[in-house]
Amino acid sequence: MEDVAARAGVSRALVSLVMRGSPKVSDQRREAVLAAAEELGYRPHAAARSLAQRRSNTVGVVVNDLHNTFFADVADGVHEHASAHGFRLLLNAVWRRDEDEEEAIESLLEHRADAIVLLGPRVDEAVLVEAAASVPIAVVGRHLDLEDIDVVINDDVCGAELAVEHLVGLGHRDIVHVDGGRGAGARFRREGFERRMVGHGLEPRVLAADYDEASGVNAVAQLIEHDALPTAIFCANDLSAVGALDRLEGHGLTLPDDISLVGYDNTSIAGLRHVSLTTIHQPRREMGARAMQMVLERIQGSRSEAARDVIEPELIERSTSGPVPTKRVPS
Amino acid sequence: MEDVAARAGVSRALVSLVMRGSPKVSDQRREAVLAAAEELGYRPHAAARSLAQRRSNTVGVVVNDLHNTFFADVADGVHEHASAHGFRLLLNAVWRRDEDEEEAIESLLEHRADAIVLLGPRVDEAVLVEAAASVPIAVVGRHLDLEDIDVVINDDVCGAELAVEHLVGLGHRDIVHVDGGRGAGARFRREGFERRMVGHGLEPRVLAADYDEASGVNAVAQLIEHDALPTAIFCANDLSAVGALDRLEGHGLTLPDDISLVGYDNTSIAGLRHVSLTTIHQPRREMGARAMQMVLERIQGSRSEAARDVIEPELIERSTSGPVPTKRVPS
DNA sequence: TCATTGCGTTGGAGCGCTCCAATCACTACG
DNA sequence: CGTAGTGATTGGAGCGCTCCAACGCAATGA
Repeated sequence: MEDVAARAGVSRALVSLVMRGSPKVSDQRREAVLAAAEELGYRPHAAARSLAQRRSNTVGVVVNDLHNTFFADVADGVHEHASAHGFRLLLNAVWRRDEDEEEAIESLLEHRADAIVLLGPRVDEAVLVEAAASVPIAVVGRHLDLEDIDVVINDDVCGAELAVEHLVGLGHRDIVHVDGGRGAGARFRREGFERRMVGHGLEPRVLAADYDEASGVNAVAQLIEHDALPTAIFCANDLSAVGALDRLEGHGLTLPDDISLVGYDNTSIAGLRHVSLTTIHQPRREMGARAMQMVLERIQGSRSEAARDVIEPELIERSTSGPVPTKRVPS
Repeated sequence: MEDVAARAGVSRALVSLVMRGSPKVSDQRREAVLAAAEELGYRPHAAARSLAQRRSNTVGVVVNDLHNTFFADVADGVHEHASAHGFRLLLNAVWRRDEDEEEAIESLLEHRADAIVLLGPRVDEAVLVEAAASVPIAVVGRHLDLEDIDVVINDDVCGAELAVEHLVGLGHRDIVHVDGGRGAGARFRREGFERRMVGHGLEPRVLAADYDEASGVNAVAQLIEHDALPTAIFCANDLSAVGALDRLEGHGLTLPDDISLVGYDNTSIAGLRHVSLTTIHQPRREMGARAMQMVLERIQGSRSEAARDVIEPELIERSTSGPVPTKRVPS
């Protein structure tokens, strides 16, 4: 910087102003500085800048599972909104262990990120609360009710209700829910399912399972074994729905003629023609953008109470759901 | 830091040593410092550290497409190897435009990343060369031959040959390759296909396509239309294979009885039971780890010539490939 | 006894930048 | 003509840390 200043015949402070694009620099000097910087291959030093500026213009993002395209999409939204406001992202992907997540948060704090956005964190609430003491924090995809922590969630209850409504509208009355165990939001999806079924005077059958493919396979296998196949199945997520789909077809059933199937999340898999799963969509990018917006407000100090954004999901009708069969295929 | 030093009754320099885990500190002092730090909630300032230290202990990673689980896996490998060696990752996901990629690289340079690993970059070679002048650079998944740039690639030619060998071994002689257009490595996959087919004295039929689902659908549709279905299809990637699969089944064919299908990449989709695609696997995590290892060697100065690592792919046999049908189903 | 070694410790300079108050050049006004 | 006002420019302090040369102190050997 010193060199650039010398070469351009100005002071270091002026170079600093130019590099930050300040308006109060004469065009003449600005050009001289830019030219000198170019010739010398000068590149501002981000660490020095954030040290002097006492802010990093950086938002930390902790992604619980990079392989989950759901979070990749959300991260996408965060990124977009962040860069639109001049913030850079410090992405911290994490796998497996909770302690990795704690470590990731700690590291972001050491980097003095101006805010932290967590996608589907599993870490202990206490850790979040402690971190929130020193920096604005927003969480996506985990139902949390903590002071000082902003939250963006999907209305899982509503999503499940949409699924039930859709199926009931098609004439189904015997519907089984393959639940998501301890998975994020699974509890609420089950709740929504049960509530809506009862609301229609129907019996809510629920099968314990998990958020993976094998769960779907097992659940259906179990139904077949007990000769208890319903006319429609609502799986807690797309992955288990794909498992269910496989097992159903393996049993010789055709969808949606013999049985209907609805998933949750609208992952890219659901959209494959070969799968073409009716499912519940969450506006992922938008959720990311909202989370970013929340911490932005905190950074700018325009809000100090915790915010909680509940996003409305949407049903995407594809080809695994249809009218209830008039004559049941023997199972 | 000042405060911690005062509270522990030592100098700032000593606190610095403790925070960096230096061995040359008496246990007594160390404990006093750690206690003081704990009580005061002291957290070292990463930016200040890297400024003073003149190295960031950070490796920048530019992921071309976060949604591509392929790269997510590679990033995983990079991460693992990096943290095993005390490096942190600065992940920079990029979407769509080339200029985003340039910007990401520039930003990493400003952050003085100690090295940069690029996953499937599309950016102009000149940009890479220029960046390589100031920091070690490794590239994964792009066939590049530049001085000062390390490269990890999958042996696409070999992968394609594996596919051909597999199919020929099953008795197939009429095989069509649905190619990957301008996609990464597609040229080599086609090359491997052609070479091996010719080697077996067979005619290599190739259909121009791309790395997406629609391409696979279209390619097969075209074959059906011209009544030119082969006994086996080798798609340039899994996504187009899934498209092909859909269209084939839509045409009433059963796999692998009527026709065989092989993909490339072994993405998670290929592993779904409902898909169960025979495909070519690349050791993604390992590729990431290797790339990290390469820049590590550069950082440590133990190597100065460009390295080029060609990884051997592997065939994963699932249920879309089988013996050539004895009697062809009318198409 | 004194020089020697070596470990643990310390003060101070400096990393590259931004911020602030002060200064400067210049115009506008009474 | 002096003075206030305006906008561009500058020097210097300081951000929080690490590095280095130097120091204190006990143990060692002559």
